Amino acid sequence: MPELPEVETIRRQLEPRLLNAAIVLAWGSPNPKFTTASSAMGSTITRLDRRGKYLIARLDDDRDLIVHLGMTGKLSIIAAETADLTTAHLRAWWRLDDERILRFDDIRQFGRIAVTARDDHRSMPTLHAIGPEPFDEELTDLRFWNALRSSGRHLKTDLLSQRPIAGVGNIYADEALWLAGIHPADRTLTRSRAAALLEAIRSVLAAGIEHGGTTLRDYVDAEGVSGGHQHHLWCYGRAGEPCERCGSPLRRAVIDARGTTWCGVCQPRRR
DNA sequence: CGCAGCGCCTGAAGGC
DNA sequence: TGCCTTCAGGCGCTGC
Repeated sequence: MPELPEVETIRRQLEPRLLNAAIVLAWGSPNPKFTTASSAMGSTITRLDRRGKYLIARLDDDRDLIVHLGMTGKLSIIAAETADLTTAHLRAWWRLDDERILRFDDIRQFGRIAVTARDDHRSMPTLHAIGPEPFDEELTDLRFWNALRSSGRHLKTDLLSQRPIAGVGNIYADEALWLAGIHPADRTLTRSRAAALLEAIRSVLAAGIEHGGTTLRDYVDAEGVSGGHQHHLWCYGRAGEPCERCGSPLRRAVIDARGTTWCGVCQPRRR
C-alpha cells in the first residue's frame, strides 16, 4: 500500500528518466478512473512532483498528469519493443518519443489518474483539500496541534484523512502513534503530545524513505524492487508480538474500519 | 455544507 | 482437495 515513502521512492526513480520526455501516444483503460490518461498525448513532462501520496507530472502546456497508486498501482518504464501491452492489469500507458513506454498497472483498480489544468485539482477532492507536506517547515507544532485537536474524530482517522498532514496511511499512522505513545482512538491531545506525534511522523516517514518503502504485499518501486522498511516496523502487522518498548503483547482492533495495532501499555487511552 | 458510511476491486489465505 | 468466505484498505461518492 503505497504511502508517502513509497511514492517518494518512485518519484525519485522516475523523475530523471521522465524529464523532457514527450508523450507521443497515450492510452487509458475504459474505467473512468483511468481513461483520461490518454489526454496527456502531445505534452512534454517538465517536472515530476509529489504531493502526499499523489504523483504529479507537470506538463509543458500548463497541465498536470496526476497518478494515485491506490493499493496495488505500479508505475514502470520499459522499452517499447519488448512491451507487452496485453496484460490483464494494465490500466494506462504513455509512449515516449524515445522508444520507451511509461506504464501503469493496477490489479485492484483502487488507483486513479487525472489530467488537469495546472494546480486545478478539484476533480481529486482529497488532493484538492490536502494538508501540508510533513517536511514543510511551515508545518509547526502549533499548526499541527490546532488541526488535530478540534476535529472530534479519532486521532488516527484524522491523520488518514490527509487534512492535518499529507501522505500518512495505515502503516505509518500506526508506527507514528506507537513511537509517540499515543492511543489511536484518542480524540484530542495536549500540545506537547502533538509535537511528539509530528516528530514521530517525520521520523517514521524519513526512515521509510531511507529504506525505499515498505513491502508487505504488493508494493514494488519503479524498478520492480521491494522496499526494505518492513524489517524496521515497530508495530504495524505485529499484533500479538511483544512491544519493543515494554514487552507486553501488541493489541489489534478495527478502528473506523481500519485494522489498527498498538501497545495497550505504552499507548494508554487518555481521551 | 461537513462528514459518516458505503462501495469499489481482486488475489491470497483460512476454514470446513 | 476444492469451494466458499474473509480480509487487505485509500478514497470518491452519496445522503443525512
